[in-house]
Amino acid sequence: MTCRVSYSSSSSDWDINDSTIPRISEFDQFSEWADGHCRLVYPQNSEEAKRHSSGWAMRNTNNHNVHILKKSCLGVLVCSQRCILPNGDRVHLRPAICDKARKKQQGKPCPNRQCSGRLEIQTCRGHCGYPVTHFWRHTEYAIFFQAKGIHDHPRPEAKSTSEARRSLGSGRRVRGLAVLLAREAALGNKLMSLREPKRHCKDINQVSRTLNPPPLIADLDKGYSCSCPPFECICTFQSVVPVAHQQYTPHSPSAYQPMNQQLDSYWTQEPLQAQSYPLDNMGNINNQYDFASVSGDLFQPEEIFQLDQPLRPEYPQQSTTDLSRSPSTLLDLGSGTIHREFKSEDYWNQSLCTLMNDDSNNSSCSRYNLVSSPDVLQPTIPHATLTPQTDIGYTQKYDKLQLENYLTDDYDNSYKNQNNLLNVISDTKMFFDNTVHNTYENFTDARHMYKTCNVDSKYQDKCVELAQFVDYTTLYDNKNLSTENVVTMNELDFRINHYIPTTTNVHYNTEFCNINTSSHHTNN
DNA sequence: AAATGCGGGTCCG
DNA sequence: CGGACCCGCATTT
Repeated sequence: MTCRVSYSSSSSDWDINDSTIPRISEFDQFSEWADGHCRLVYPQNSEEAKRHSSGWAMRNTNNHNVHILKKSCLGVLVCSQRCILPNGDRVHLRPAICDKARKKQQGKPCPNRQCSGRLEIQTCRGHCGYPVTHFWRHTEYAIFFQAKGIHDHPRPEAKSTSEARRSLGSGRRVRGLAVLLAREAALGNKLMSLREPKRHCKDINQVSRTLNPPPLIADLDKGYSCSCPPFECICTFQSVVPVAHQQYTPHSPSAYQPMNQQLDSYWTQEPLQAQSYPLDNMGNINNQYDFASVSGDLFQPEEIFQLDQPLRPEYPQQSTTDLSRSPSTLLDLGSGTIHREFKSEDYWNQSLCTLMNDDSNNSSCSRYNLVSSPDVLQPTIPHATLTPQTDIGYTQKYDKLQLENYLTDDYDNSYKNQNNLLNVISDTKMFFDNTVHNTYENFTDARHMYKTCNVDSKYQDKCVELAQFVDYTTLYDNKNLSTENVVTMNELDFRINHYIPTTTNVHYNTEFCNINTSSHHTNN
């Protein structure tokens, strides 16, 4: 089986393996978390591009082509018990690139000091069951980047953080680093790590975004046979998994943002109660508090608490490391509370206002309650009404007509715009995720959604596509659920679809797994 | 010590 | 043959 990439873009069409690549003078902004099948063009003086850096843990892969640097994703380091940090977050540390160092990481005790789990690698299988790959190619005029696959795992901690942790090994005990470590201790996500048997893929002619768990063909001890990532394949087993027992992993690239901050404890000043909270057999989270530990050979969880002073929130506070792209968390050693830094607040005010106001609508940030504290912003899926169902779940009610109206919009445009907005959406999600402590697995099930809505099967892809929006539903806090704060997804989606990024060199493509197709790209 | 890049080599489909 | 991956080596951080 070979995964084939078919490019949908017509302008500036190029492939990293082309013998000649067009000269492109319009450059993209560096994308630290490039995800999905995309191509980017960076200027030659881009330091990050020159370093071939990425937020993902990418290791060099020999493709026997000196002209193209290939890297493959190492996944993320998670707790073997998938223990749950305070608000449903999970451990997701950065795997070392160095094989030796990575081996040392594995098997280490979970940074959750109350968890008996061990750190293990959750491998990336986002490209037809294989790790997502990045390609870098330098030309006379630019640096070309191409990614293949969609990460099926949460983001690892920021590179800067793991570097900071490493530097602790030198014996330094720097408060700023402790802050970083505390922050990383809070990292995690709520996504299920699903292990489903492989099935073969069906050829499809357009993108199919499913919410089914990615097949794991790399499991050596399991006879998996299918590796269709959500964007690329439709696997036959989709229909045989009882909905009630499915634990969907959101496969929208936007669905794997770090849900890693512990805002609640800060904003509510709830005390921490260290504990380990594995999932129950329904995938629900026994959500309690704990976070105050980190991993690493050189810095044991207990050491955090040996610092002489509690770390109080000081806004804004910035460590010596670049945290601008990732929200930071401060650990108050006195109360055991995680405090979130809001360095990106200005960005949020700006970008969200831009997003929401980009059309002629009279919407404003205020309608989203986008003020100086992050306890706001509650968009919903199309005309969906959310009602608290359990402590961690909601029922969903949809207006079928409205939903189908949405779904009958032009597919291509919808998809294109959706991809163009991935960063915006994901950032938005990140923001939202900081405000709640509910799990959201139940809300990423687009298939369940369209089944619930009894939507025609021809709209299923689009329904699934909506998963990224459904994710927002989890951003509701039971306590804060109130209709006056609800912004319908129609509004948000309208704005999304009218938001045209200024950088246009991003080319997302459809991809599908192809049985009996041998259309290898050559690297030479 | 780890990250990074290179390249020889093997395995598999 | 292409892709994934292992390994050792050299250099850089």
